[in-house]
Amino acid sequence: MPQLNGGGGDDLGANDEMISFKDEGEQEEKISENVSAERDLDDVKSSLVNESENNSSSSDSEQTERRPQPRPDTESYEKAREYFSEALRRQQDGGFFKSPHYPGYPFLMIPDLASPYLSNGALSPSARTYLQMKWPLLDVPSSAALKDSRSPTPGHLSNKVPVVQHAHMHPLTPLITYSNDHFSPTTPPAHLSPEILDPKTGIPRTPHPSELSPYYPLSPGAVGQIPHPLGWLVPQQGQPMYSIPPGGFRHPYPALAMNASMSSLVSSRFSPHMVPHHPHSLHQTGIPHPAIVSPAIKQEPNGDLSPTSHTKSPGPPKKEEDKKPHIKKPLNAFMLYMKEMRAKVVAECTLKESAAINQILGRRWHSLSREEQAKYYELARKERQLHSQLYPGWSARDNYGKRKKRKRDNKPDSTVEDFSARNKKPCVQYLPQEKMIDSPASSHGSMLDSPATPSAALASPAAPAPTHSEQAQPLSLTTKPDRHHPHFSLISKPSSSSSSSISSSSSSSSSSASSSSSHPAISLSTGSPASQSTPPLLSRPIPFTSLHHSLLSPPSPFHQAALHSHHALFQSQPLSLVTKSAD
DNA sequence: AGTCCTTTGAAGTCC
DNA sequence: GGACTTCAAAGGACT
Repeated sequence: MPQLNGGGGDDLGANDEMISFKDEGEQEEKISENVSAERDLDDVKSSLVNESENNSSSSDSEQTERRPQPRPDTESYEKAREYFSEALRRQQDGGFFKSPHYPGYPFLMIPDLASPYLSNGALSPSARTYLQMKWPLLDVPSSAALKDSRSPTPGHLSNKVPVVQHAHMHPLTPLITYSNDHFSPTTPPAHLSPEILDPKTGIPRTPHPSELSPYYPLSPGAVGQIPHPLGWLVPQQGQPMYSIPPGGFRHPYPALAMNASMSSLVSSRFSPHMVPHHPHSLHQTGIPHPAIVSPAIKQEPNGDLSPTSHTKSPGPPKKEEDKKPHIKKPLNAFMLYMKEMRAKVVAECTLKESAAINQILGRRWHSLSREEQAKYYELARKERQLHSQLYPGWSARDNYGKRKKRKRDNKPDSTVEDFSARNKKPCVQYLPQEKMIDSPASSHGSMLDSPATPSAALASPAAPAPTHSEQAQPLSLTTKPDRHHPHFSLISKPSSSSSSSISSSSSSSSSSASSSSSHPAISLSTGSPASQSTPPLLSRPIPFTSLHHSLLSPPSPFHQAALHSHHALFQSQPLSLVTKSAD
């Protein structure tokens, strides 16, 4: 039986990734920054445990084995390789539009990372410096040795293959730990001062005018830290550019000469299919300029796009059937967060199933402090802003129906079967105690780590207006009661006595947030009238929907043992809720 | 191959 | 204006 003691870093399994980095001072620091990551180890452990319930022999040792630890001397080098190859991939992948989600991307902080290699294939001085700084013990090759064999060669870059999405097992995962520093207005890397000149073009990579770059200017002062995506718009080669999409969207920045690469870049994020591809545009170093992105876009599942696919058939452009390119919605704060953290979660546990991971992320999201969330809200806001500038005429409605209509017809009648059917899936037992156990602070009824200033946090410019009803009440509980989890409506009918307080919506949702409950989403069946009198501490609801699997599935003895071992605190948890049998 | 699952949030529609 | 719906990402699971 796997070790489940919640006692800190006792368990390896989930943590082996981290452990592997402990050799590298900085990584350790970064990692430790991410409190939630560590917290969720419990989760992960639970996941692993759960998964290993039927295969208890696996787990920790297996995990460790699964990830051979590079020898210390080569590890740094390997990471460096990964680092740059990832940088390159990101760039070609339109990384600069995606990367806002990765504020800490080291490669974004390298002045000339646009091409870490010189034309002769050697590392550029600053890249070299950076590497040496980052990994002092690393013998940074001055030659092209660092070039990752796996790094995209022009051939690769040609977008044949939609640039892989590196979301999972992001090589930099340990490096891109979300950190306040990345947003810290006070610590803009010196080398990224606004006056930075592009080493090659001599053109200043100016931070964007704020009106143009609502994007990731982030906080004031942090501007330079993350190059505005449109930074690449600065005419670097005198190319014109941003082709107007077939869809006829107006050029948002008429004044700017957007080079094709940028357009690709832009399109890669927002509308991969809108911009003509320039397959041959490679960076002078032979490395594709970040902006010269292959349109290699991730194919949409519905495949309704890619009229301009350059992938294979340079030939006849598909008929311009889709007059209207598919422009995706800008990501909201949570999506941005997910994007950033998914890889991490995946790395931490063996889970691959997105649905499960999303559950974890959903709860992590709620466990974020308001400040942390605010950062994502801010990013999201900027993303929306940029999106609207890029595609002024675009409306979310345009995408309606682009995706196969989902069947949300699960009306109450089919709920039971539905649920039981779904229950068949081995679902990770995300213990409800997740956050509270991990964070004592939240054990007081708030799921937010943010110790204080709820109101202040609400004031966060980025955060949605506190006027949300969710401010007072978990909105999600009320607005999507049974869309996804119709079963809740069954068990949560106002009178749900035994299972009690998991009630959907309004009635007890407030109690779920009540301070009387250790877990916001799990209100103890105390009947807690207090919940009604006590203003919810949460501005954001914990979707108890996320708990349904764990709560409704009968806990195995093993599971319960795990729970008990986790924290004494949890003993006060409504295990009874968990006992709701799905059968 | 297509859809579902699962999450939150934004934006749309409908009444 | 509230309730509801759709979509954004992700990838395994399912049909």
